[in-house]
Amino acid sequence: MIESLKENIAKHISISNKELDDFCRLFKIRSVKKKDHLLREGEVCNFEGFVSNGLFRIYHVDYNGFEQILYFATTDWWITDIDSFTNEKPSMLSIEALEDSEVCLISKSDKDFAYEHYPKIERLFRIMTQKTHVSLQRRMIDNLSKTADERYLDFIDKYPHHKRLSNRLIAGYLGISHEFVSKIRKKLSQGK
Amino acid sequence: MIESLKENIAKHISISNKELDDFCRLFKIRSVKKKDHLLREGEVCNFEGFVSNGLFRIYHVDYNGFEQILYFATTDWWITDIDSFTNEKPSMLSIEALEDSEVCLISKSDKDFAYEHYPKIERLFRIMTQKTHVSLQRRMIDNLSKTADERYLDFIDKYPHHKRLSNRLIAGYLGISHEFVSKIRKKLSQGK
DNA sequence: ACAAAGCATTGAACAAGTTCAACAAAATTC
DNA sequence: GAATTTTGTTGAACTTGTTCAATGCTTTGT
Repeated sequence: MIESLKENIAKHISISNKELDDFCRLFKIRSVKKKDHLLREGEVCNFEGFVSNGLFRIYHVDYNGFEQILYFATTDWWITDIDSFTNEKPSMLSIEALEDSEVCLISKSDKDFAYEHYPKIERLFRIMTQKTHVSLQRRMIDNLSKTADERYLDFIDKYPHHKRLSNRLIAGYLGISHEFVSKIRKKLSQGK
Repeated sequence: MIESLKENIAKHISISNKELDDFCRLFKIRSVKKKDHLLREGEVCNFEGFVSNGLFRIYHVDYNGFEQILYFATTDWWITDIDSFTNEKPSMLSIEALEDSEVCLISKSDKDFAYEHYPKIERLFRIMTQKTHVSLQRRMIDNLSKTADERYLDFIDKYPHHKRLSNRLIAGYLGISHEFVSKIRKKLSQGK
């Protein structure tokens, strides 16, 4: 639904209805089945997307074959590999639907067109990039200073959608083994 | 020196000399003595800065009293707490000079003025924020998947300025104890 | 040049997290 | 709805990194 995209944009910047309509017309809606990939490592990411419904994981497979999850994108989040998208180079990341989902996608040329014609849009993306930057910074600090137990609790606390995620996915996000997630849960459910 | 600021900006965007001059006139030069703080946790960060000479650490003191170093900013880097600066709220971060240094500083109102009058500047900061975002993302993945030894080697490898840093500072960046840095060094110098 | 403070190194005991293997419980598939 | 695959749980042995304490080495300030 394009409506939720409009709402999301209006939350970040002030923009006229006309401009908002024009910009949103550049997006194409796409349904993605559970387990389908929007992007695979090695491909060039040719879209920036807004999740109008569903759930995705953005992840990287490390040299040991472990899947490190950078973040989960649920309804109302944006997804892309900025590096690959803006510099048109092969992606280190993959994006997979964890549930049947729907996204609004914009191509690089259409986004560049928007940057040239609607200065507000340049601001929109500056602000959004800043926000994700701030939260990444905070996560970086937390990862450096907190134990796995604390990070697990923080995660559960901060992301209501954790209930839709398996232990293995949570482990991939926290950077620990799934067995250890299991042990943390046990410890918490017992003596707390 | 304002010249190095101009060069740095020209590296990121194409901009007329006139606009570049006008924008750079908004900066004030400031010398900072070794061990002086440009920003202390709890203060609102009222500047964005470009390091024209010297070396800084940007860090956070965690709830155990440990200093987590987010990054080092040497000559040609930008420094600020974006969150505090843009949202005018108390900072979680501190910024300290590790050597006698010189920075070019711009205030929030002057930067907002620039955003309104020079659209190129909005682009400059979008691009810079994107770049730091990409490198933070990569560091996040590395921290999740690599051991301390590997991260130490990566760091030494990637940052030529590591020679100006004590073990304790490197430890603060890698998120490990300074004793362990010492042990890693020993291991590397011996059997490799 | 000296004292004081901070920095680096090392070892021993400990804590946090991994790995492997075995089994139970859900969820998918045909 | 039975069979197959994926997910979760638990224990034992192991690896990685921490903590604390002792010692010597550099800086720094005066």
